[in-house]
Amino acid sequence: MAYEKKIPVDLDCPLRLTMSLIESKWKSCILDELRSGEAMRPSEIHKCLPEAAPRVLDIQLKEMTEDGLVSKTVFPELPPRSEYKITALGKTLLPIIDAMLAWGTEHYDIFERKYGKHNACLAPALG
Amino acid sequence: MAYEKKIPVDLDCPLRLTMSLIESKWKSCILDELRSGEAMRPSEIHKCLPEAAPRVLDIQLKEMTEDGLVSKTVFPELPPRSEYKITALGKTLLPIIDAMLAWGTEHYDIFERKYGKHNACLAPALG
DNA sequence: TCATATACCGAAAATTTATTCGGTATACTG
DNA sequence: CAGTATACCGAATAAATTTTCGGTATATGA
Repeated sequence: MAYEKKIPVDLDCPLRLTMSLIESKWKSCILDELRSGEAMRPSEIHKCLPEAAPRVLDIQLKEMTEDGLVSKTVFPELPPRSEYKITALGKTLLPIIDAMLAWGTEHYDIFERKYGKHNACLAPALG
Repeated sequence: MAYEKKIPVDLDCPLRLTMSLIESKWKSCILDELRSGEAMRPSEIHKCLPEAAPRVLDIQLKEMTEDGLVSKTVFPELPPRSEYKITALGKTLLPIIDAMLAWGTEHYDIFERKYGKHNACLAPALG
């Protein structure tokens, strides 16, 4: 199956549950984009995350809708229009997203130095 | 390559950076196991996470060591002995692990009801 | 001697996830 | 009429991750 997970979320333990809801490549970024509570159309989200293939956003938005993290409104118009909004449940994840964003910002340079492109040839030599 | 990532971490944005350090299936659990600061041997870690294949723990501990989240001590003994400890850097991730653990605990029943095995046949019918 | 335990590694298989491509439908514009 | 834009879907491919299996080496104990 290319468009649907076999096991929706991981119920093995609470930590894995939370991780499984947001660990797919773009889900945390989508939550970050929707954080204000404003509704966004798929094409808008894609403009904010241009590196993500539209199909992936489709799939991940669908999963997040099923998981209750975002809500979807489809307008019966043509050409089609739909909107996604973060839900109350989704908002409860924002402190975690915030913490990860802050952590990444604070420690970015460590990893940039270690793995960044312009240091790629030096890193192994320097250990 | 079955034992090494092509791109060690994701430097696209701080949020993705943090996620990429912990999103592999068992990394967050490993950090949780090592949280006390006590050193643990690989076999001990495996006993605490029996569902993880030892080979995966190998690989993920190696990556986490390279990323600086844990440190490794190898004792020149036979049979071989080694120990892993969470580093100062790794400890700075614990508030995030804590938050995810707390979130998962708080919202576990929602997802258990929605996706849990004993409800698997009811879920689709009830929408 | 033979099985056990330890930590680790390589290769292959299985699984999951991401990406690309082509197609649906329809209103609007030139 | 032809082209554009919208949202979405299915299928095929690519890529990444996880799992399984077998092997290294050596001390210990039966």
